[in-house]
Amino acid sequence: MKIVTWNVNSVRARLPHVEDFLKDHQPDVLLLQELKCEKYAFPLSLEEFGYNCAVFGQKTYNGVAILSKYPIEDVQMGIPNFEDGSSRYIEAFTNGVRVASVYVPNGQEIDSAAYMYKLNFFQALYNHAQYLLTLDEQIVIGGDFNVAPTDDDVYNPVLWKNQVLCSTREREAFRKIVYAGFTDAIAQSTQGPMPYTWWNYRQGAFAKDGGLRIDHLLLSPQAADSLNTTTVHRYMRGLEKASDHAPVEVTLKN
DNA sequence: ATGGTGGGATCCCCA
Repeated sequence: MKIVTWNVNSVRARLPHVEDFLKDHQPDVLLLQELKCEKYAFPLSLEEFGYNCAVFGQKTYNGVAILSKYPIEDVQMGIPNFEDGSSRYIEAFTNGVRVASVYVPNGQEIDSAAYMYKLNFFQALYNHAQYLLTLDEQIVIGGDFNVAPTDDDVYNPVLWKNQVLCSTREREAFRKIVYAGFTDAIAQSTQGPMPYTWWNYRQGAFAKDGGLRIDHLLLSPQAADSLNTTTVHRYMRGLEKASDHAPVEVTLKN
């Protein structure tokens, strides 16, 4: 089973790339973030590619979706017990796996209100992740976590030291979910240098491979037992009119 | 310290 997470930075602006990706790679499940549109504006032409779509959108900002070749059941929008005016979390059960698409707040600047919101969001995600583990299911939480877990996930750790995406409290918040029992699929299956998943639009960051690994796929123990391969589709970042994030893939044996 | 690139909105915000 092939599951991919991708921050598309506007699903309408990226529609040709999303369609090409579905055609070329045939994922069973595609987890999208940053739709930047309401549900009514979501391009349901994607259903013509053979995908069921569960959409949690909003105007202009955020927005997450789950696309699956299989029936989508038990849809949950928003993190339970967390008041959030933004559409940043959707979860559902499909083809024997519970999947979630999450768009963690960016945080803007250390100690800003946005940063506190990010930490609160992480706490809520951690609480829910602990609940999910009690289900004893194959679970894959994929998304843009807006955290580079270690300096190995950053092209220039000195430049990024204590900057948002790399600060200690964010890294602790991410690591807490891992220590609760989720496996970072890319880290687990990578020997040697870590692949980056996001490259800033500015200053030709992609051309000089100035990236960070901030998009992740977290696996419950039952999913981790089935971990087969992972891939970062970095060529997508090099296309004309690319998202600033590359699609990140995991395949499970079954 | 400034401003740089892109998307979507609106006369600027967020990343």
